[in-house]
Amino acid sequence: MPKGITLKDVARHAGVSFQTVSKVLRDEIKVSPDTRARIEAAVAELGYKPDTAGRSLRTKTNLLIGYSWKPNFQSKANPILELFLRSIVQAAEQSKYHIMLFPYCIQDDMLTAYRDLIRTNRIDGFILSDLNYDDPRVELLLELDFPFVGFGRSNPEWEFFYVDVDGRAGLRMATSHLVDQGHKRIAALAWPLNSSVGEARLNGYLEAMQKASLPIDKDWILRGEGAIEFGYQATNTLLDLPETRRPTGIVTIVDSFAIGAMRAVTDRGFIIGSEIGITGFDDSPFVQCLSPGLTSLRQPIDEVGQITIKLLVDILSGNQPEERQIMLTPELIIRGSSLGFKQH
Amino acid sequence: MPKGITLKDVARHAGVSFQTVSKVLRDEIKVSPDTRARIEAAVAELGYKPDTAGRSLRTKTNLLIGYSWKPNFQSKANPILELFLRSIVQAAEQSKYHIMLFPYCIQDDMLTAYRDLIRTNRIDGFILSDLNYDDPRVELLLELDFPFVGFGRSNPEWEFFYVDVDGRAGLRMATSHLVDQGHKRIAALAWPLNSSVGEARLNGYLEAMQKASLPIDKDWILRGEGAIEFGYQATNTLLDLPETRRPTGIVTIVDSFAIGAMRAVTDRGFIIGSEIGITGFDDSPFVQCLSPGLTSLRQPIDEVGQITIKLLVDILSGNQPEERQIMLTPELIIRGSSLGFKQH
DNA sequence: CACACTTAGACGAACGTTCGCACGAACGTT
DNA sequence: AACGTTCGTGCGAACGTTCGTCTAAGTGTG
Repeated sequence: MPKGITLKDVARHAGVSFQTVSKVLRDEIKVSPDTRARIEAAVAELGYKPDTAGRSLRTKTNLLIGYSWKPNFQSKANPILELFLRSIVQAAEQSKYHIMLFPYCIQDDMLTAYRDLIRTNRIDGFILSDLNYDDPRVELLLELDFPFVGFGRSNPEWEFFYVDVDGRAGLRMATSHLVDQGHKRIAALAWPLNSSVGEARLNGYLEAMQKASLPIDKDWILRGEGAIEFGYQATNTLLDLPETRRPTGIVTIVDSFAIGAMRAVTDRGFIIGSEIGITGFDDSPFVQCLSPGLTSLRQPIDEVGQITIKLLVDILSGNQPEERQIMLTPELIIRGSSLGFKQH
Repeated sequence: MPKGITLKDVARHAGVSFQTVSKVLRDEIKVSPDTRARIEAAVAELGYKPDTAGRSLRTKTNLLIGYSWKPNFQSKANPILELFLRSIVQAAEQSKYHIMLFPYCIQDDMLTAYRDLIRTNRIDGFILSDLNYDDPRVELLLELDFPFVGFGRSNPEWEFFYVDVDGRAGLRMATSHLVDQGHKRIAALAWPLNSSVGEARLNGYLEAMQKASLPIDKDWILRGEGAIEFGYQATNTLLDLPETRRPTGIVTIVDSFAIGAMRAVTDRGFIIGSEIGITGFDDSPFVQCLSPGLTSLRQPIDEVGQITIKLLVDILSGNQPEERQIMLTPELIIRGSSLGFKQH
């Protein structure tokens, strides 16, 4: 109940020096069973908890991990942020760490903010989301030799720890699934070229098409930013193709594109599923409520979070993990949007 | 570039004692223009930033704010979490504060976790989301006299600082809007009784009905937890009512209920808008992509975040703000789901 | 020119912890 | 019985900051 119980209070209670208490609590020295018992009793009775600032001052660590992510605008909310946050917070807690938020906006002085954070010993390590090619954060942290783990990949030549979901395998699964349903002409809605995540996913589509020996029309691969609107417009473009070249299946690298696609398909009088098959990516919380439900790839977010934290905590405690890159596989959740195809 | 620039380094550079540097930087004492200039030059040249731990050890404050929210499951993701997080992080940054995440799960030992956080001087204040009646967090923080600001309300007899969006006014607006469209029989999908947020919103519905002199059938008010499924089932229950008692309008206190409702309406062969009008709450990022788009109430989240932080920072710096409770009004975004009603 | 009075800045101490070394007692070994 | 070796603790110092007191000049007054 009383605030500010320190090592000295515990020590007085247990009849030893406060330094001894400190060492016993951290298992740094062996003491007689008797004194250990006395110390533990005193700790329990007084409810002692070590003060963060004092510890931090000596050890330069403060059990705080920064989480850097790129906040999105209203229209393209991150469907997995909440899940990921919960996952890393819980995992961190088990190792006595906490998570500090640190959004990444594109500003000139953003990197100095990161520098300051590191220099003032505020945090012990970083977790970075939404990585891109030539990501300045990665560059900076590598240069400063500051511990961090990425969720996602950046430049292949940069050596750093990351966990990623195999989007390539994911789109292979989605594409093959459409192939299995009987689709021959399959289009893909992708991100611009500078997105490493997007390129990996698109490659999965290419591989699956090749494996099925299906030709790919150049006009079937459309790239865009934004969200639903792009999916809508791009799909209209696809449906404008002459019937012999018009795709019957559309894989997308993000759910919002798929939602736009579904809407365009419906607006043009086609029937989702039986005439045009569609798949998404992320299995956003709301895609199961579309009708028909959207077939989508669910990322094992909880697992990603746990592994990310485990990697970082291992690094921080000095045990360099062996695996620097960990790849997890998404799960294809099949719903109506890709089922019931009837060939003509 | 070199790590660990301390006050002493700056002092040596400027030819004064390090304590003087500290005081000058904090404007605690007046010094000659010359020494001040020398100090500032040294700070700039060396790139000095005060160490958090050292400061924290003395002052017991560490410019860290805990954010406590209730993480949801996959199916009922919080549509405004990302917006709110971005808002509070940015606002906090301007006052040199950072945000630490602290999820609130219902566990026995949860409160001791909060206690420990406070006792070890980890954070200076709390921001609490997802408040309920008899919220144990509020009770604890009031008892410990620890600074916090709530986003939302709890028991009226508890005196504490909070910012809230006037859900009552919101549902008044939504209900009146349906009345304006010509609806006479309007139902409401609400949360269980223990939700203070939910009750406030429901009261807005009741008030608007009363103001329009419309009777309320007991069977029109349905309460449930969960998300889309409840909206779906509840709406089916409503549509099962005999035609003379069957509602033509449905207001809901959260978008996910509305989505379930839209689906049920469609499945039962009714037409959304012209036969059954529906409104949601939150204006979740995806509701504009439903067809028809869902009329919904948008909360001024960014403003909420800024005000919340401002309140807390003011409290922490010793200036008790005058207004303890601040209420903001949501905005009704009208889309197809509530338009085009044709009376019989 | 002696006096109090302001001013600029120095200085020791403290916050709560961890680290490294010292030291006495008990122990086993020759 | 004399001698290293462990074992169980104590103790001074340090981390970087802020706080309160103190001093040595400079400033005005009679």
